[in-house]
Amino acid sequence: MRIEADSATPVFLQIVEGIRSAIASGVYRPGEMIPSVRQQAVASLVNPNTVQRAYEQLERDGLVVSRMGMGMVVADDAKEIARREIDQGIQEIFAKGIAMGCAAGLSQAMIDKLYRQARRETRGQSCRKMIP
Amino acid sequence: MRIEADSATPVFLQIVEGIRSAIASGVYRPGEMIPSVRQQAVASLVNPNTVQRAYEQLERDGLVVSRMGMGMVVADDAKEIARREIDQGIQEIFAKGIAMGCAAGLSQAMIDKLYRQARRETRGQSCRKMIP
DNA sequence: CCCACTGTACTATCGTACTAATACAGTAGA
DNA sequence: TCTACTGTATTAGTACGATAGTACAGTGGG
Repeated sequence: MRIEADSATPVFLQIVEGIRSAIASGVYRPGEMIPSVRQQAVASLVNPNTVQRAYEQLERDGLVVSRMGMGMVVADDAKEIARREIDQGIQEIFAKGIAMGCAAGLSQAMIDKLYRQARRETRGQSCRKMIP
Repeated sequence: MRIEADSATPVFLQIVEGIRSAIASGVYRPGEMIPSVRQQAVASLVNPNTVQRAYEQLERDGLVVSRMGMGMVVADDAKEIARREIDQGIQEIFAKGIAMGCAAGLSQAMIDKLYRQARRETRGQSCRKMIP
């Protein structure tokens, strides 16, 4: 997982979103373990506490279950939960963009055009980019 | 302009975006004055320094020109600049949503569907909502 | 001129969010 | 049991947004 230290979104949230996406896309399957706090810390070049905070969030969301001394295991229904959260998150982001356009007096057609432009530019990168 | 103190976006940025939208939609026209730092402060129930910070940003963006002792006047080409900045901002927001969907393994069709859903929900509110 | 307005600058302070450092607690296997 | 791993808790440091107060500088009208 790629972490951008100078991003506007906090590191721990990048980790949350990264693992959530990995669960949604089937990289981590229910019953499997996600990397330990310290493993993920060295891999992401951040402090273990930052990873810990991300894992707390993931547990609150019901995506993983912590087993003291063992690790964090992906929950049974994690994939469905992840998909739902991601769908909702994307929809909220789109709503924000649409609201911004409305506030500036843009027509719905103009906003749709901006969406298509964004889609065209993203497609060229084959979805390789990480969540910013 | 409506300011949400408990929003995730800083107050000074809400002011920046609010005035930018007002310029883009023709509420403030080139040559006109925007509210003074102190007027805007009491209207938005915030500290004058916070407004000042927003106005500095607006001037850096070329939307307004400060006239010492007079006030802040909307620049001649402010409308075009505002429109361009807003277009770019919206496009980046959309790109972020699309990238998030790609990272989670969603198909382009599914992402498009989420966009249409967001559009449908926003339309019902007649664009009355403020930029969050 | 004088006063009331305008923008600008500076310091101090508070609260909050994020990250880091360290120490503590539980589990499994050699 | 000992060791090496796991998650958890506590504390501290840092950065940023916002507020407050004060002061300075320029403009225009009475």
